[in-house]
Amino acid sequence: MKKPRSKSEEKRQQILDSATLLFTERGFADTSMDQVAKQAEVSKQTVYSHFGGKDELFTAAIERRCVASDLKDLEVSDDQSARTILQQICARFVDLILSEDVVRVHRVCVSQAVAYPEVARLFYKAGPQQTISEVARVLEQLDARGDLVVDDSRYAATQLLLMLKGEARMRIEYNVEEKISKTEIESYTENCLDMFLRAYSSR
Amino acid sequence: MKKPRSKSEEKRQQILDSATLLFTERGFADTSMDQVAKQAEVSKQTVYSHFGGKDELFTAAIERRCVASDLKDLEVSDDQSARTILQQICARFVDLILSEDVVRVHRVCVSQAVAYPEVARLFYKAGPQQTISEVARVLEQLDARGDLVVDDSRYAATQLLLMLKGEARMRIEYNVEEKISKTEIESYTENCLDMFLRAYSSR
DNA sequence: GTCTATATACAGATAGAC
DNA sequence: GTCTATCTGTATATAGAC
Repeated sequence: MKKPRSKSEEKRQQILDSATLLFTERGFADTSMDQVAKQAEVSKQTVYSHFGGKDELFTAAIERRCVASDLKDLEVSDDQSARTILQQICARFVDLILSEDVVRVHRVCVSQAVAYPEVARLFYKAGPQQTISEVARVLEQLDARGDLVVDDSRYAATQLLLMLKGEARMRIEYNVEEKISKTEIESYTENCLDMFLRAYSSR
Repeated sequence: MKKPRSKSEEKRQQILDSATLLFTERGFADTSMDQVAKQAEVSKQTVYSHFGGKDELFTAAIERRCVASDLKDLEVSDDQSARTILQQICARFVDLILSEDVVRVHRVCVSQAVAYPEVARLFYKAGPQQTISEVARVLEQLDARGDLVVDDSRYAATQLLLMLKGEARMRIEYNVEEKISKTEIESYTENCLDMFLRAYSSR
């Protein structure tokens, strides 16, 4: 079982890849074991011998996507202004949450939150919660540097990140046809950061 | 078909009530027509004769819940400060979005956003979009009154409302066991409003 | 381990009596 | 209109050959 570069391990990966794709694209109930087997170019029995059943396959497939986002190890370099640093964070975060991929994982986790609480919780901890902690740490450093006045860094981070979702993210989540344009998104993002800096630049 | 206070109309309502309950509680796929019929104390055939099939029943059941929230017709009375007015709005909004009921409808709409875009869009327009417009109108009045300086009222309303969701709402959505306490929620809400007022009180 | 073929259950939807 | 009984497809899961 321990990384046998065998055919078996290869098929296991194929199955996992296919399952992740299908579950996130079509949802849990609308994905059948037959479809997974076909997509992985493997027989159904092989799927069952690798994973015990649909439940375990689903858990394994989604857990892989519950890894910490690329918004990690944020550095606060001394030669950059608070605005510049936060601008970069905002841009990266907005990119992240507007990606179809991330929305799909979010969607399937939320929709199965009652049936598979472990999966949804995993996503929450690896995603939103982790990101809030990271940004909070940055805000603390900017506070220590005297650029900002932040009493509760966790509150402030939560506020900034949630704001940034904007109507754009909601429309993707609800699959609304009329999407927000790229320039509009940039305008809103900038507006959020301005607003945030006004609120926390001093007292 | 027009409001026949008949047995038929009564059963129709029972079916609709049962469907709404089951679809929002267990999701679309995990709700069967048999369950709906049983819950409504009606035969399955009756369900099919009233609504054509599962699709139509789902649409009808969820559309009923896509009505404008109680956050409507917000009044700006002259003898109340901007803070007081917004405090009331914030409290009502937080109550709304933290209710299990609202989260359940949100969840099923998001999870079926690809299969039933009309339903998800309906929820979006009646819920989030409507609320943003309402709050934006209030902010414009407060701007006109000179209490706030708001350039883009829609942006500002979106920011305020999204912020208020906080970790509390996320934890309900993802069904995370460790919920945020009531006092913590109030503390965060107050913090949001303070922050919002600092950002928009003047330039 | 991997395949084809099959068992079993239950879903959505319909037929026909009353 | 409403019911009981049924059709038909397809899902998860398993049996048994190679």
